[in-house]
Amino acid sequence: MNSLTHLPHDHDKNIQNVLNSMPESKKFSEAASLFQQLGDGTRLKILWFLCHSRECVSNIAAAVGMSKAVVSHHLQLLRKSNLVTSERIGQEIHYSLNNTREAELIHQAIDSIFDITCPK
Amino acid sequence: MNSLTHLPHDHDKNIQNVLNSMPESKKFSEAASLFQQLGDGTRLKILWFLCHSRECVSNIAAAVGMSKAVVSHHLQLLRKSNLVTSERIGQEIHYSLNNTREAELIHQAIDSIFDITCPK
DNA sequence: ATAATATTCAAATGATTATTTGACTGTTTG
DNA sequence: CAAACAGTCAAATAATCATTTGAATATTAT
Repeated sequence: MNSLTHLPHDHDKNIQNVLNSMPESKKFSEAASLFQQLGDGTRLKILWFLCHSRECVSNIAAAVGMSKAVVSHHLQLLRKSNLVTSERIGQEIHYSLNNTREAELIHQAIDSIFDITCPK
Repeated sequence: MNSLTHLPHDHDKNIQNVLNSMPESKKFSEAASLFQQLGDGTRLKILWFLCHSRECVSNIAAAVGMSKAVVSHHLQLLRKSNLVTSERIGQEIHYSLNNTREAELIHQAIDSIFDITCPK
């Protein structure tokens, strides 16, 4: 909660409530770093794929049409953001969407936006 | 729809359906550029603010604690992505969330993530 | 018209990030 | 143990992006 802030102009009678309910800057940074994972086309493609299948790196790379090194790199980023998890099975490492509330929200957001972008 | 693709390994019986329903790369780029707008902490803060109030640049700058030039710059980016609109009123320019399906989806996503990040 | 206010623009800088390449680690199979 | 396969890592390059600053534009008030 913030203390009373004074804005240069007075347009919105309810502005003080908005200012009071504004999260701290740190929260915005945290949330932004989550959304940032969706802000790259190749990573979004990988993430979309993992929303619909659990697969090894080679298969993901083949499915999205990118090199294994690039896919591996982006998978690390997604893993650091806790959006995906990995499990070694023999010589392969299988990746899947993480079972967290954040990952589920992202999953929903991706589904929603592709309903928009790709109307059937 | 894609034609038959062969993956190096065979893990998922349903994989062909997933591959067939995968959007084109262009769609991923478009969607990513939308999500990218949420990937910066300062821009997310501005966008959050505009989800809750319609205000002029000076007030937005004061509310989020940033310079007018920075806020103006980010507002241009948000406007180019069709997430916000602007209207001149006297010497001020008032910005608000755009009335589109994309903007509404983003609005929902922001609300959802802050329910997560900022549990009450 | 002049001054004051609100906003935008453009150039410069610094920071972050994606991609490529090849070498490296770990695992299974013969 | 050696060969083959799956994945990761690190260095280098290229590209993108945020921030700052001050000048420029547009509107209103005196």
